[in-house]
Formats: sequence, C-alpha cells, structure tokens
Amino acid sequence: MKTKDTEADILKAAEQEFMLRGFDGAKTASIARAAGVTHAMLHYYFRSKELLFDRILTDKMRLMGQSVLTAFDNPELPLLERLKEGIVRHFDFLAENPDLPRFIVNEVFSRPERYEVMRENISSIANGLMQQLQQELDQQAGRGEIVAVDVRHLLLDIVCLNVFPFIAYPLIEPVFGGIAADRSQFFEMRKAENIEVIMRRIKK
Amino acid sequence: MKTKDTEADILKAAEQEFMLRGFDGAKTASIARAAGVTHAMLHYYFRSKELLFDRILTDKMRLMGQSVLTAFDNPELPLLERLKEGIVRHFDFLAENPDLPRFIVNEVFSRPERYEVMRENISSIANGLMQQLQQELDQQAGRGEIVAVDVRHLLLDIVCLNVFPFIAYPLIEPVFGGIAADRSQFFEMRKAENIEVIMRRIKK
DNA sequence: ATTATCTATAGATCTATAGATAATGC
DNA sequence: ATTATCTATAGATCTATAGATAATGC
Repeated sequence: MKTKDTEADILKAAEQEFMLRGFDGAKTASIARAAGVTHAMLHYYFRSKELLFDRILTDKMRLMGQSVLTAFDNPELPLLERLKEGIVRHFDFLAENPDLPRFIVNEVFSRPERYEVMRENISSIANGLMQQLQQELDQQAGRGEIVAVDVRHLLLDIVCLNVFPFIAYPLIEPVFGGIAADRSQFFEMRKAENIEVIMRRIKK
Repeated sequence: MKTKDTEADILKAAEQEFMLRGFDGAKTASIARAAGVTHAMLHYYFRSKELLFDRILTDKMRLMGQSVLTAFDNPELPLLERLKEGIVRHFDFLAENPDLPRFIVNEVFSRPERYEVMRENISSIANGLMQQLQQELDQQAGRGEIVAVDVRHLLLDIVCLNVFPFIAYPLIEPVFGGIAADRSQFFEMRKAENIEVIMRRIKK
C-alpha cells in the first residue's frame, strides 16, 4: 500500500551506515540489508552510492548549521540570558546528535568539492545572526556592562567548547577517569562549565 | 647501499596516505606508488595494511598525548605563566600538525578495539601532570589569588579551544569571512583568544 | 646465502546494471 | 501500463601471496 516506505527505509539505513562508517567505510550491501531490500534498490531509488551519500550529507549539514542559528535566535531575552540559553540549546542538540559533528567534519574534509556548493549559503545565513548579536554586544559594551568582544570569536568559543567533547569523548573518558565514566553526568558538568567560561569571557 | 630506506619511505608514504584518507580510504597501491616501490613491498616489510596502519596510528597517538604533557611541563614558571605558555606550546604544536587530531579522533572512533590497548597507558601518564597542577591551583585558590577549578575541566577547556579550530577550519572559514581568509593570521588571533578565555576563567 | 625487489595472479569485495518477475493503479 | 522488486552477473578494485630475479654482504 505505501510505496514510499522503501525509499524512506533506505534513507534511514544509509544515514546510520554513513554516519557510523563514513563514505569509504560504508557498503551499499550493508545499507540494503539494514533497509531490508536488495542492493539493486539503492540504485533504483538513488542512482548511485555517491548520490545517496550527497543527500545524507546535505541534510546533515543543514541540520548542523540550523542548530547554531536557532539556538541563539531568541530576541525575547536580554543578551546575557540569550547567550546562556543559546549555549544550552546548542549543547542539548549535540547531546541528541552526538556523532553529527564528526561525520560532517570528516566527510567535508575528505571531499571538499562536495561542500563547495554550500559555502556561500552557510556564510550568508550566519551573517544575519552575527550582525544582530554584534550590535547588541557593542551596545552593552558601550554602556560598560560587558567587555568588548568580536561575536565571531565568541560564537566560535562556544562551538569549540560544546562540540569537541562529543567528538573526542572516547579519548577524554580515560583521562578524566571516574567522573567521566557516567557519560550523561559528564556532559552535564561540561554544559555548566561552558556557560561559566563564556560568561566570564564577557563579564566586566 | 642504505637498505633501510625503503622501509622508511613506505612509512612516510603510509603516514601521508592514512592521514589524508583514513584507513578505509587509503589504498596500499597508492602508498606503494608514493614510496616508489611495488605494493608487494608493503607486505614484505609490514605483512598487511592493518599492521602498517597500526604502526602509524600508535605513533600518532603517542605524539598527540605527549604534546599536551610537554606543553604544560615547565615547573620553572609561576602557575599562570605556565598555563599561558602551555596553551601557546600546545597550540603551536597543532599548527605544525593540523590534521593530527582529526585523524586520531576518526580512526580511534571507527575502530575502538585498536585503541583499547592504550587506554590505561594514557590515563596513567595524564594523571601525573594533573595531580601536580591541581595542587598548585588549589594553593593559589586557597590564597585567594584565583578561583577554584578542577584541573581536568580546565585542561579540557584548553584542548577544546585549541584543537577544534584545526579540525573544523574548512567550515569555520566561510562563516568568519574576511578575517579567516588568511589562515595563519586567523590562527594567531585564535591563540590570543584562547589565552584570554582561560585566564579569565580562573582570575578572580 | 641472505635480503630486497619485481611480476603475475589468486581471491575477495564492491558498485552498478541488465533483464525477468511481481505488485499496483487505472 | 507503470512502478517496484529480485536474481544474476559484469566489471572494477583492492589486498595478499607465490615464485622468480636481482642486489648485497660475507
């Protein structure tokens, strides 16, 4: 009855396989098996491994970019609260998509041409958010309530602090020892730490 | 005359190929070509692609771990200076090995079993450095000169801030626009920013 | 004699497609 | 009639190895 299911099943299976193993490590046969169809179906619906992959990567990049924008897009709150709230939202998004950053970073790096298309797209979207925030930062700095900062560096600080622990958790855990053994507790601590770091970065 | 050259040539070529493409993306034929020998030579010297790769990954993990330790191992300086100096040393190391973190993070993640062996090794080495630093942090905090912090979180803050920009540069550059176009200038700014962030994190 | 290198090829795997068959919607 | 699915297989690639040949060090 619902003919659309196979396509969706393949996409879902492809997403998992590509995210776990990357483009080179992923096998079309594994994707087909996970989707419960023959590998011939992948070509019927998506023509090639490459096209199927592009579809996934594009979706994921959009998702990742969007997460930063929506996290900080909350003009209701006063600036400092908005930043705190943004850090939390962005962090929580990552907690629900913990392999997303590694996947994107890897695949974009290993095939830059795939990503060229999105460059301008990304930058123009980001500029809107940043201009608006920069203006408010400057105002508050002018009033002497915070120190002057470049919004780009501030946002990058946040992204570094939020993203990296998810990318490197397997390497961090043994170094941290006991307190990182409970994964979700470790990340709760990091969330608090990141807010602290950023607030101290701008407070007078 | 120097029979050892081939082995070294293969290792060097393997290092480049594996770092650039990862285990799955790397082809033994490419490595052989880059080393100027037949691919049969890889098996003569290293038995298999897997063993050759393990050799490279082990070396790289050691290098990465060592870089953090030696960066902060400088008991001559007073604590705050030592931290600043450590951030700079660690950052400069990364600037000379910009693909190292991504390589390690990826390959360790995609084959955790390869890395199991090194877990305890890593943690015991790291503990020495951290205990020593924590003690000094506590002393200064006791004297009211800085705020109390957990050295593990502080070091992780530093590593996040230092490493992530190198991992994600291709994605950051378009967002930053002009000021990141000159790569080395961008990283100089980040180095300064990271010091600023960390100093503000602990200063009273 | 031993060590290093090459050629040739086996054997495994993977992507892609052709062509047959079954299911679906008019 | 059209759309979806499967079987079978072509064709490309890749790792690994066997066995021959050349170089090296006593």
